[in-house]
Amino acid sequence: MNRVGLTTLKQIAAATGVHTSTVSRALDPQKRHLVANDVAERIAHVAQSLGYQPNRVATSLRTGRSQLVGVLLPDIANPVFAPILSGIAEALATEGYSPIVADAGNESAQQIAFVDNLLNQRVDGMILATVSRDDDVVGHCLDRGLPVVLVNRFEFRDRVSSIVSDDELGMRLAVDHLVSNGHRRIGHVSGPLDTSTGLLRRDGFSRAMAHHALPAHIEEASHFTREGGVAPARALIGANAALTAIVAANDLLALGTFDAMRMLGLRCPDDISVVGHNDMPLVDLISPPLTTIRIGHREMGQGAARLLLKEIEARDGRVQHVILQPELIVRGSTAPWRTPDPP
Amino acid sequence: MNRVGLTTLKQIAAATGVHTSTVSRALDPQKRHLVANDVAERIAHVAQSLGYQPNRVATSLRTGRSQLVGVLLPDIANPVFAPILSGIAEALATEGYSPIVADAGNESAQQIAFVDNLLNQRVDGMILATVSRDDDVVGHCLDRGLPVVLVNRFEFRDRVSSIVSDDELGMRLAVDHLVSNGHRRIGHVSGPLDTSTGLLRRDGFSRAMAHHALPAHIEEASHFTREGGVAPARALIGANAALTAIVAANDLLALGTFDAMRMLGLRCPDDISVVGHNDMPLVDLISPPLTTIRIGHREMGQGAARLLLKEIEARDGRVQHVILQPELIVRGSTAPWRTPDPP
DNA sequence: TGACTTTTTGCAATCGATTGCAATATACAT
DNA sequence: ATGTATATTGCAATCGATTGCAAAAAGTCA
Repeated sequence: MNRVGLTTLKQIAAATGVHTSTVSRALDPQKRHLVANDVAERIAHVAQSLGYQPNRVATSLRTGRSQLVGVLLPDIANPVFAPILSGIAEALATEGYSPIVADAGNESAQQIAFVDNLLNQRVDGMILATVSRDDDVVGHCLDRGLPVVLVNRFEFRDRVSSIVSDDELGMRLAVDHLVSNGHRRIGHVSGPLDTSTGLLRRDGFSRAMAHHALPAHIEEASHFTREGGVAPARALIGANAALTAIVAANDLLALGTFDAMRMLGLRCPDDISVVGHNDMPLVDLISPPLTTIRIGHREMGQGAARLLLKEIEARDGRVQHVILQPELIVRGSTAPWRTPDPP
Repeated sequence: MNRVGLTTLKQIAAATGVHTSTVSRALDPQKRHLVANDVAERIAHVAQSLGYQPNRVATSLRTGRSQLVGVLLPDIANPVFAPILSGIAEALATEGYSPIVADAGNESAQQIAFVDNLLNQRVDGMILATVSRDDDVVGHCLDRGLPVVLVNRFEFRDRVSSIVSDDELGMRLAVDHLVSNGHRRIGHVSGPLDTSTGLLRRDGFSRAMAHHALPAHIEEASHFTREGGVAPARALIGANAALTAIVAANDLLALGTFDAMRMLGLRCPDDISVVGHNDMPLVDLISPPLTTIRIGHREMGQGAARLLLKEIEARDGRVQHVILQPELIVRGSTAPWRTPDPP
């Protein structure tokens, strides 16, 4: 049953007295020149007045292109994904594509189930924000000839394009900021090390500390969540290294660090300075306002969509890694370190 | 060109020596009984081993059902939509449906363009989080026979089902909380009055104040954003009504109210108590932690998806309005009102 | 064995748009 | 007028799954 009032090629053909193939050609800018000018104009006019819009499903079946892109997120509720998704949706829309969003969690098996589902919808490509290192989801897509782009995280193999923030630079900015404010004993609450962000930020932290010839104290969180940050932060603080600052691998972990400090009766930044990562919404409003590393998430989403569209068009499997420059945002959670015993 | 390795009915038919129609029936639980048992089993086995998954595009073209649902959001970046979208995606996934998300903004013309696009994708239904009062988007969908459900906001006509929070109750909770803490001079930063949330919350505020025989001071914000809250908050404070508390129509407006107070050198809750609405993520961490009205956004999204799926199945146009109970969350932005001159 | 059910299977059309190929029409040259 | 090139148009197959109808096969009963 045809949906109410939706015009088909056949109707236009009937109304103009030509064959559907002629109508199809007349309405396709690429093929319009194959049709006599007056006829094409007549067809365009009728199509216009009937409000004709091509049925994408039929087009998709015939051509194999659906104008749909799958977007796999590990957790929609995580505030960093909203601007990424927004950027993706925007960039896709300008090229006539639409995103199908899947909140696929962190388990590989479930992610693959979602990919298969999207594959059945015949999406033209996939944007993954989910990958952990050496993920099998990427291979799964690639095996099936599906273009893939990674966003926010990337894998340590050169199979597909990606767009991420310069995590190493971000950590250097954070550490340099603290060091230039007199901090020397600095700890790091790292993210899960099976994600590129977790690993690269940890490495970036270590290298930045080494550069200043300082020892790196590190504890790993199991998840990028506020709750996940509490235990490692407590561990760092309790390790009697007398830390004066903590760099967290993302803002949520920084919030968990605040929680841990509160439990231990420590104050920020008076006792310990804290730096986050991401500059997600509202962290400027919490108390104290969070010093953090700003990442252009929206631009990241746009870039991911553009990379994917390019690959969909060209299908040359050309791998490209875009790295965005992060920016240090200084707020109230960091303060200069006063010498232990003021005069 | 067929995507690498994707099995079709025809291949299974060839492999089992039967006609595609038989394969189709054997794999459809509804029709399996029309096929001899042994044959059906053989087919199922082959289908399994070839990893057959029906091409949704073909099914969609033939049956007119795409298993896709359009979701129209006014602003993905707004934190309240993340949990709503998450709930929608989850509830849809359990029934084999997927959401196509459109960040459609607030302009009716653009929203309609997105609807048309989704219509071309032959979505089975639409979830709108965008409606303003007496919106033409709803009519546009209805005219085309597309099932629609409204989420978070609703329209003042009884055309389609909706799921919203009890805005009036929410405001009553807020006002009662303030009054029971000794506040008498209470203002309201309302949302745009062309949205149901804006209007209903304003009315709820007025009624709750009237119930206590108190005068209602109200200023309207042009948008539900932090920036949009500043001007009306300043206006309220400047109106020399000596307000002791402000109820904002949502959390972002409450944050704008904080901004305005900061500009004016006022402190919260010492000088003025503030109540928000939504309990979006992180408002428990800002300074002072925001007293607000919690809404089950995730449940709201799930409910919307379920309402829509029901309508898609039944197509009886039965209109249903679900109203969720909000909850008062008391935090640090509200405090008892001390008499102006303490002893 | 023949008549009649019931079960199982295949045929072919269909959804709507696209496209290679062939057919017709028109223009141009000789 | 004839031939050749070019511009238009139509035909029919195709993408993959579904489904009404008819044909074939199997089962039942007298």
